[in-house]
Parts: sequence; structure tokens; C-alpha cells
Amino acid sequence: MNDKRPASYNTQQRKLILDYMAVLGDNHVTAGQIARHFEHEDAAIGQTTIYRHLEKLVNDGRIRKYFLNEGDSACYQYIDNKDCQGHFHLKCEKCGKLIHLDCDLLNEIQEHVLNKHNFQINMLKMVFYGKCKECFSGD
Amino acid sequence: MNDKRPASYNTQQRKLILDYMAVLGDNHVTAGQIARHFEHEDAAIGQTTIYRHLEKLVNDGRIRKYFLNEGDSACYQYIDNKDCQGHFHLKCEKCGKLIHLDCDLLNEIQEHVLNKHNFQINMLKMVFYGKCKECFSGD
DNA sequence: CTAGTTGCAAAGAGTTTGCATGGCG
DNA sequence: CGCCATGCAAACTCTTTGCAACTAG
Repeated sequence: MNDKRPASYNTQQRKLILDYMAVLGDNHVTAGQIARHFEHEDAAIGQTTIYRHLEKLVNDGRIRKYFLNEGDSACYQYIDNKDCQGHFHLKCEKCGKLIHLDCDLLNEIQEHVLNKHNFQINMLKMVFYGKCKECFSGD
Repeated sequence: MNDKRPASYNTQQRKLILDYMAVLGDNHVTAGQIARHFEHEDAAIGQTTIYRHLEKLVNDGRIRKYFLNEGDSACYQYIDNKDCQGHFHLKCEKCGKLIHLDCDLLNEIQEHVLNKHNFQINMLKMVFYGKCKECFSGD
């Protein structure tokens, strides 16, 4: 199996999308947000194209696909060279805020559950529901 | 605030849905499956009604809602009387098995997130998605 | 030149909403 | 009787597909 894969052109749209995601870094976006972004930039990219590129980029390991809530659209996040293990998400049930949290606890949980309980956690879907500071202190 | 809750009638449809889910026990179903089930039973329930009841039942803590795969529809599973608090829930995305896990790690997580990150986790909704031993070792 | 790419329009799936009718308490 | 529940049809959102025109290499 040769690694030569010319089966992909380096088009302007692809570049735009990937660059945009790289700029966002750890922040994830939805397909719709990407579309809206470029609309405003006078460089509109068709939604079809966006979806198709996102899919390819996921397969190529350049970005990661998240499923936070269901009805909500999928989120995509750039994968940096760094050991970006991702972060976890705290979703406030009251105000709806989504908090991104970088913390080693994530890895500890994953390892513990894998080693002690034989369950391989899908980190991409790990979401903790609860109340953020503002919302529970006011209760 | 009295515990009187007249804001919900015990209708036939509600009973049918809840009973059906209780019978299914550990097996989860989708809204569509419920609809199809009662269609065949000559006791068709409108999809709207099904969705509305499922939502209420989730809020009442009678059933639990899961998101397995993305495009797929949401899954609902009956919550038995048994004490389902104080432990983790691991839901296998592949075989659908729900694993109840008693482990001190839970408290650690909860405390850590509360103390370090000011977020009060709602344990009732905490579900980890991933793959159980049988499903990931076969990969 | 040629295969991959683009994007409009339309299809699809799952879920929600509007609204008039029906039923529980 | 009043308020909630019901369910049909239509709306909505996110995503995918068909297809003809276009472009990178």
C-alpha cells in the first residue's frame, strides 16, 4: 500500500476551512458556524462542500468530530501536533453554558475505568451535566 | 410548595408507554420503535404524543435518554426502582449494554470538579459512553 | 485533459410546533 | 367544566445526494 494519494486536490475551500479550524485551535465549531463565518467573509463556501471537507479531514485525522448533544449539530475541532487530548465539557443545565475544561482528571478517569473496569471511554462524548457557579450559588 | 401535581394526567397513552418501557427493562428503544410497536398492537399512539411523553418521563426521572450514534435517533431506557444513584453509568455504544459501576472515583470527580472548577455535577445524568470489554476487544 | 471538486436544489431523517378535538379529574 | 392531552399536518434542523459546471495538477 503506497502512501501516494493524489486523490485529493488542495483547493482553496479546503485551505480556508482547515486554516480557520487551526486558528480556532481548541475551540470547536459546527458545520453551520463555518458556513456562517465564510458568508460574512465574502468567501462563502457551499454547505455541501463544508460537510464533505469535514468528513475527509476527520478521516485524515486532521480534525476531530464531537457529539455533544444530539439534536445539536456535530462539532469539529482541530487536532494540533501537541498532545492535545482534548478537554472535557461541563454543560450547565440551567443557563445552558458549555464550559471547556482542560484538566488531567480526564486522563485519570479514562485510565482508571479502562484498567479497573474494562471499559473504554469515548472521550469525545464525555459531557458532565450540572450547574455552573453562577447557577448553583444562586439557588 | 405542595407536592400536589395535577399538571399531568395519567392517560392511557402515558400508561402504555411507561408499561412498555418497564417490560423492556434494560433494553432501550427509540421513539420510532415505540410508535411502530403500538401500531402493530392496534393501539397506535401519535408520534407527537410519544415524543412529548418521553420528554416528560425523562424529566420525571422515570426513564433515561441516551445518544448512541449520531445520525441515529435518541434511545430511551426504563429506570428501575433500584437505587441508581451513587454510581456511574457506562453505556456501550456498540452493544447498548448499560453498566452500573460503584466506584469511589465518582466522588473524587465530583469533588474535584466542584472545588477546582466550581461546577456542581448532576450525577443522575452522568453517563459515560464508550465500549465494553466484549466490544472493544473484538475490534 | 481528466479526475476530483463545487454548490444549488431537493431529498431525508428525526424531532418539534400549531391547532382543533378529545378526555381526565 | 377546565385544563391538559392527543394527533394530524406542516415546519424545522442538520446532513446527504443528484447532477451539471468547474478547476487543480
